Amino acid sequence: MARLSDMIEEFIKALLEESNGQLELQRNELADYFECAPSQINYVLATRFSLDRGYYIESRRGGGGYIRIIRLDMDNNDYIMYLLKERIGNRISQQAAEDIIYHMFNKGIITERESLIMKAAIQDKAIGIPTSLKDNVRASIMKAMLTTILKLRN
Amino acid sequence: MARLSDMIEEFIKALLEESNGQLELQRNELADYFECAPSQINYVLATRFSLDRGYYIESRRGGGGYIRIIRLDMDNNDYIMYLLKERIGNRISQQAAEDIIYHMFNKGIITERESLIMKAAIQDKAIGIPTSLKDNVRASIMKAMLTTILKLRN
DNA sequence: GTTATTGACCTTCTTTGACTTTCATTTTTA
DNA sequence: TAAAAATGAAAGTCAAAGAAGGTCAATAAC
Repeated sequence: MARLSDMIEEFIKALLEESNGQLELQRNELADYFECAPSQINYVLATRFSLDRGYYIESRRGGGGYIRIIRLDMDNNDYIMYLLKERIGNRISQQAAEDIIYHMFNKGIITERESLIMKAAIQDKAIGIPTSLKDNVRASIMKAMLTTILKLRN
Repeated sequence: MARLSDMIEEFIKALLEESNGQLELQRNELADYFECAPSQINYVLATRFSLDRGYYIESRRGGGGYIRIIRLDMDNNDYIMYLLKERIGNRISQQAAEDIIYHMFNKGIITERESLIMKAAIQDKAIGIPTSLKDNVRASIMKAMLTTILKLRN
C-alpha cells in the first residue's frame, strides 16, 4: 500500500507539472481531499518539497490564506544551491560573505546595486550584537537573501 | 480566494489613480457598495493605507462627514533621510519594515528584486535571535541598507 | 529505529457587530 | 429670538468570531 505521504507528494508534483512549476493550494482543502490531518500536508512539504530538493514554499495565514509551492530551477542555480547547502553553514564571517557577494556580482547573478545592499545587510556594524552570535545571524540573513534570489531566478 | 480587503484596497487605489493622489469618500457608501461592515473600511485603511505605506488619512464625523485619503509624495532623498533620522529609531517591527520597503518600491526608489532581497534580510526568521533584540537588529540592518541606497542616489 | 500520522494547541489575518464619539441640523424653551 | 436640547448622520473603537496556516510531541507503522 502506497504511503499517504507519497501519494500527496505525487499529487502535488502532478499539479506542479500542469501549472508550470508554481502553484497555490489550500491546506485544509488538500487535507480534506486525502482525508488526513492538515499537519500531514506540512509534513509532506517539509520532507519532500524542501529547499534541498529544489522547492521554495511561501504561505499566508488567516482568511484567504494559502500555501504557494515554487519549483526551483536547480540546474541553472548550482552555485547558489552550493552556497546554501554546503558553503554557508551556521556561521560565516563578514569577509567570507562579502567575497561571495562580490563573486555573485561578477557572475552576473546580481546587479551591483543589489550587491551593495546585500553587503550593507551583512556588515558587522549592521548586525551589532555580541560577536559570538554575529556570524550566526549573518549566515542566517545571507541564506535568506540567497533563497530569495533563487526564487527570483526561476 | 479573493479577500474582501484586497478588493477594497484595489478599488481605492484605482480611485486614487484617477484623482491624482487625493480623494474623499463616504465610509458607509463604500461599505454598502461592498456589502460589508463599515468598520471593514477602517481595517483596510489601517492595514493598507498606513503612513509607512505612504498614505495619510483625515476624516470628519457627523453630518456631511468624510474620509480623505492622501497619497504622500515626498522627494525620494528627503524620504530616505526622514526614514533614517526620524522614522526608524532603535527598533522596528517586521511589519513596519515591510511596509516601508513596499512603499520604496512603489515610489521607484528600489526595484522589485531589491525590495524582495531587503525583505528577506529583515525577516524575523532571518534574524533569529531572542525576540527582545530582534527589532533592534532589524532597525540597524534597515538603516545600513537605506544608507547604502542613499549613497547610490548621489 | 527511522519515517509517518494524528491531534491538541498556537499564531496570524480578516470580518463582523455592538457601542461610542463627533458634528450639523432641527426643535424647544427661557 | 438666542441659547439649549434633541435628533440624526456620519465616522471611530474594540473585542469577539471566523478562517486560514504552523508547531510540536505522542503515537503508529514499517
